[in-house]
Amino acid sequence: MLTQAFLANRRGVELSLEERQLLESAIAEVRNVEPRQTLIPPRSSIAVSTLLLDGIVSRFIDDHQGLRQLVAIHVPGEFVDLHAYPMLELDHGIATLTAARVAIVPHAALRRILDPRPDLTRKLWFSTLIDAALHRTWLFRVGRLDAVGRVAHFLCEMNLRLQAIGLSDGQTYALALTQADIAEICGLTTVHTNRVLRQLREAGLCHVHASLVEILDSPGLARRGNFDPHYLYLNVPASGNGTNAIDLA
Amino acid sequence: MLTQAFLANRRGVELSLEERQLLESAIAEVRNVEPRQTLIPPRSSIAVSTLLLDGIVSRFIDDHQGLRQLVAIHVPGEFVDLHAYPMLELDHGIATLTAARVAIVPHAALRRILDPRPDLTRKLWFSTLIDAALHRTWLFRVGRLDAVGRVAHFLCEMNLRLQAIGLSDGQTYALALTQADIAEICGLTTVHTNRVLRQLREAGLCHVHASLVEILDSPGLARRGNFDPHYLYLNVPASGNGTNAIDLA
DNA sequence: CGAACGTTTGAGATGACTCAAGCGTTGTGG
DNA sequence: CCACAACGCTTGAGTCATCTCAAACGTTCG
Repeated sequence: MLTQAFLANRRGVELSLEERQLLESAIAEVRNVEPRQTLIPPRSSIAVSTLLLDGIVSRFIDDHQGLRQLVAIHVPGEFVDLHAYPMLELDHGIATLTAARVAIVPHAALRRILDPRPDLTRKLWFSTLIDAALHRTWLFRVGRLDAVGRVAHFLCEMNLRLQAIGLSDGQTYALALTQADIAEICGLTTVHTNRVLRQLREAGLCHVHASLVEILDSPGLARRGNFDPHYLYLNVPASGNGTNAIDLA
Repeated sequence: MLTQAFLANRRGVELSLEERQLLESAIAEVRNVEPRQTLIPPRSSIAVSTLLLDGIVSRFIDDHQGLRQLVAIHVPGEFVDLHAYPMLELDHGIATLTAARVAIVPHAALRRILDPRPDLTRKLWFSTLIDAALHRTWLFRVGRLDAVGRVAHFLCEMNLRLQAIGLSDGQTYALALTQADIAEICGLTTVHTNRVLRQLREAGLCHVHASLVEILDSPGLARRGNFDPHYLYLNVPASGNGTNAIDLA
């Protein structure tokens, strides 16, 4: 089922089987995309949204010298640009980081299934607001944390997000990103990101090597990154492995 | 009319008179709030949302040492925490910066008027997504701009947002924020914010004194802050005064 | 084998921070 | 009406985190 991972494990919204089938009926096409492709250039108006089935996709804003800030990344099961449905036009660009598989959902079809269903509408609305919550936390991250904290925080976030869809066991996960990608996420330079990863390794907190992330000290990493999983709106947010580190402060 | 400024001048969404009346019918109460009050503490679940009628309100995330990052600020006419309607629970806190007047809208009433009206629902959805677009741009700001650029960018944003509701003439506006507030917005320290404001003054770009902002060189300020107003989704985004500075890069 | 790409390391520059003190304004109570 | 406390703004000196520029190294893939 293509929508299986959509809103999986999210607090307070449970999609019924019927709602999932309805959503799937709105899918016009499934498409494979190469890594490092721009799916939607900045400022474009589009009539479809894409549900990410596999791979990692980024949303970005470039400055006028081409320096890029990633403002979000998406993992499988997430609606990448559902924002465009009410907004008609996007203020940012969307690009694949890895190879990806996406389901195309035309807004007309979305409208057809959502108009008679306020409950389902509210659930999709909710899913776009999770993105907003992520934005806020990313803002906190780059605004208030130092370089080591930012990377630590990001690695904690990815661990939980991937765990929610079965792509992390809570300790180890494949993060198909380069150090340059992490730099664009955390508002750092590539060089400094490399040094930060070494510091995390030497501190015994985690080990990142060739896109494999191994978390050695989960509570320590969470503490270093000031990480509080509440904003992810996951069920059982800090599932037993001690990632709920904030409360001891 | 209490909802007069709501979604004023926003591209693509025009509220009909009837829709405004319907919205007003959902208002349970109008309340005055003192400056520097916490309206909603972080992580609380609430059953009402608040439409801001007057004043400035912030949304914030604190780290575990109490350092605060503002993740949004709201000007009159905006729905401060409509996010809580689909989300049930907020991941951040809300506090007044200035004295404020707010209209309280219970979620039950909102549900009653929105359920039969997919179009109006989509417009409110849109209004929460503007917040998300702001978040993204703030993320770009703190992630990719230097201190002077961040403050310049912020002052450009406030100029346009206040202009859209008639609180700026495009050159001069009252910004009832302290330098400490601006610091918490831009991810800087108070001391450095002070120095940055002096630099902007000495560069002849703008003059900030006792919460009065006077923009002396609008295109220059926009250029320095890498400011592109597209993300505000305003009609006539760069209204004739040369704020559309990005294209010359 | 060589090109392309990602990672690693070094040395030096600099932007922003910290700590500290002084100044100006406002509001309040003696 | 003055004195003083509270608050916000301003400035200085020294430190530190991160950036810039540069080069080398390892891997993958054609």
